[in-house]
Amino acid sequence: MPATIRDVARASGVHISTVSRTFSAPHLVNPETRVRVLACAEELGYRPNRAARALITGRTHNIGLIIADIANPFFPPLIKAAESQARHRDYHVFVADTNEDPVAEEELVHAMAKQVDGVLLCSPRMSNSLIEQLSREVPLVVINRQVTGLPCVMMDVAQGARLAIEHLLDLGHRKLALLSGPRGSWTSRELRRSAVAAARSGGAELTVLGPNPPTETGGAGLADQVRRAEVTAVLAYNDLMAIGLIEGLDALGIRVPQDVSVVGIDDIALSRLTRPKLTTVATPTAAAGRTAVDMLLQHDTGVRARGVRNGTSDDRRTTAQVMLQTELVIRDSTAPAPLDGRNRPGAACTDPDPDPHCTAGPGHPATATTGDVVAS
Amino acid sequence: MPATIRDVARASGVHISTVSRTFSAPHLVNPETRVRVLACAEELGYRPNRAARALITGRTHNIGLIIADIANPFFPPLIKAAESQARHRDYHVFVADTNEDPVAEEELVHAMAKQVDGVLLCSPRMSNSLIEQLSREVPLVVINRQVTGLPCVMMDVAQGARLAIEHLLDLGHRKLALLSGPRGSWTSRELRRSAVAAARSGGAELTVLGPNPPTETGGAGLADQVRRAEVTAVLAYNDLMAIGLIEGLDALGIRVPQDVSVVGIDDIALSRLTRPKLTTVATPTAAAGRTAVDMLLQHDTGVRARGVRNGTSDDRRTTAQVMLQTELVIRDSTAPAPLDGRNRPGAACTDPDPDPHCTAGPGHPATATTGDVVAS
DNA sequence: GTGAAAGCGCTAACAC
DNA sequence: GTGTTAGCGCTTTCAC
Repeated sequence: MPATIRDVARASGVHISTVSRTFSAPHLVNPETRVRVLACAEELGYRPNRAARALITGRTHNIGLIIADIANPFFPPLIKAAESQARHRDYHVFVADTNEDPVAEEELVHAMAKQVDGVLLCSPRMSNSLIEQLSREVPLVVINRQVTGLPCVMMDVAQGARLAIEHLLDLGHRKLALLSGPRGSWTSRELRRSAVAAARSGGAELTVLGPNPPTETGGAGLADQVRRAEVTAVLAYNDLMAIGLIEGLDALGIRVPQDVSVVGIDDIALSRLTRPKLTTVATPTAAAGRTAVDMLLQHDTGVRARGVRNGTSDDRRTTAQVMLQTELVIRDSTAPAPLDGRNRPGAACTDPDPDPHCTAGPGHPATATTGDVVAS
Repeated sequence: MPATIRDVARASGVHISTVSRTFSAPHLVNPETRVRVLACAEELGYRPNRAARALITGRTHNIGLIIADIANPFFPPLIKAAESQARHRDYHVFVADTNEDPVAEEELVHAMAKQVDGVLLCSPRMSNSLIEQLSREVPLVVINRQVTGLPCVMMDVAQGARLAIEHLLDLGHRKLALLSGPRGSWTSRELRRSAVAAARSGGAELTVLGPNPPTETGGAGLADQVRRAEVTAVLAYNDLMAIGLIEGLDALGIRVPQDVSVVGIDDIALSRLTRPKLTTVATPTAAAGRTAVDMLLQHDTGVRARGVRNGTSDDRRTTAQVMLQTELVIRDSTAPAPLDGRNRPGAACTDPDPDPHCTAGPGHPATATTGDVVAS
């Protein structure tokens, strides 16, 4: 029903290619014809079909952003930053939410593949090998995960976890718990690795509880386990779980921070609103969104049509991997360890579920840069 | 670089149309050839190009969802519900966030137009006439707004406001304030109209403060104005503003609900987490998301290609307008009016800014149904 | 059951 | 500066 380029051509008495030029290269067309064409287009309500255009040019000027859970307040700052950065470069961002479901994740990549020039995969739950496979279908930038051979933007949660644990050690805590995140989460794995190491080297005992859904409910449901573990301090996979845990503990009559200290991760806006205000590891989410867009668009010349098939195109995009720094924000949910019996460490660190299926190798890659620098 | 249908045809020794059928109408192709084709496709990593397919079929199997502010916790339940409903009908949802910016809103509709089969416009800030114009480019369902001639899903905030005001009147409040929402918001206008009427008919005085950004910061910034207005109760445009206001009042030493009662709108998850827990008008956001998807897909036969141009297609989609019910949830942020001087009503209702540019006419349309029924 | 041919709406050489 | 021509990757009549 909408008017096509042909309708406009007919109405303004020119060839369709002139109409095309009027929109995609106005300077190449006589000012007089241009105004006539524009007038007819306006009249007919004509709009270039971006999908058809993309079929030829190979550029949609859209970016896909796939998110594990749009309801998690961790993501909006990242989304907004990505949108704003994309907008500056004349791109639009389409967001999709997978509900933490790896299958939906894969489907969405396929659904988006040909409607966007690239996809930012944020906190993916699928396997590394699948990610690599999908990256052959559409350019991918991976956020919150390390996949060798692909551009990645990571936040240094390992460093954050170390800072958090050290903070707790400083406060005299010796029996700690870590609430781990979802299975398949690279972040959760990094976190666990680093927290275990930091606790061990500080001579503290650390119990890992999980995996868990990264939600408030997930945290609240762990209150009883935390009590039975007889720990005096807890590091949670994210702020949402930390806040849920505090609620849950409250319901059991356990006070934070007097009885138990709690540290979150992310520094979402909400963490400043709850009582007590949450001590947490701030992750640079906005910077991550911006950086990911930059990395995607960096080498995106988009020349896909025509002669390129013959192979002269330099496909060698430098796959940078960026590690963004985190920092500890101390607020009111942590306090000196109480002086009761709980605080004598017993057994060594307990880690029931090492979740090996999600990373490429131990530790950080040699290629990783530190800081939020990326060529733009 | 990715394999095309032609590559697969060549590899499997059949014509491209056979490959096409293998994917879009498998039953029409000989099982033996089918497996061969499928094998080659797998081998080459072939995936049908959905954009090219859509160019012919007229169906993308995608839905666009345009949201005023993805960081507002009001939206995620709506988004999730829409996604889940879409998924059941084999559709994907692409979300975009406009940052409350009408210009971005329009741009996004254009950007999405040909990549989706329809757009859900949620809480639009643009003008009615522009919405109507855009609806000629792509099928539109409008959420949280009434636009004559277009399918709309609305929440009965007018009723909610009345319930809220009556609740406050019952508690003895006679000097009230309304924190209005953003300019251009249909909801804000409905809210104001209804609140003013309810206050007047209850013999109370109501001061309208605004327009305001619908955020926590927006609410916090109004604390001083609220104090100077010497009111004993406040109805806020949404929960975020209500929570912000409570924070702001707290900073001024004004206690909620002892000194001032506060009512929000939306019943976001957060409203149960703050202290005091928020009294609020619950809006059926998930139902709205589901309903909007249903309405969009209802008549979506998607036949746009080929013969349809000759005009026999019955384009007469019944444009239902659905009004969903709201309800008052009483928690801890409202209490009986304090017995001090403030509570004697003085002047009549004050409404400094009637914001006329956003609605079609006064009151609810005759066509509006009540309840969440919509033919599916 | 499969191939041939036309064409969705548009852009990009290449002539003139 | 404008028209001609050839497709982008795919689906869909229509023959055979």
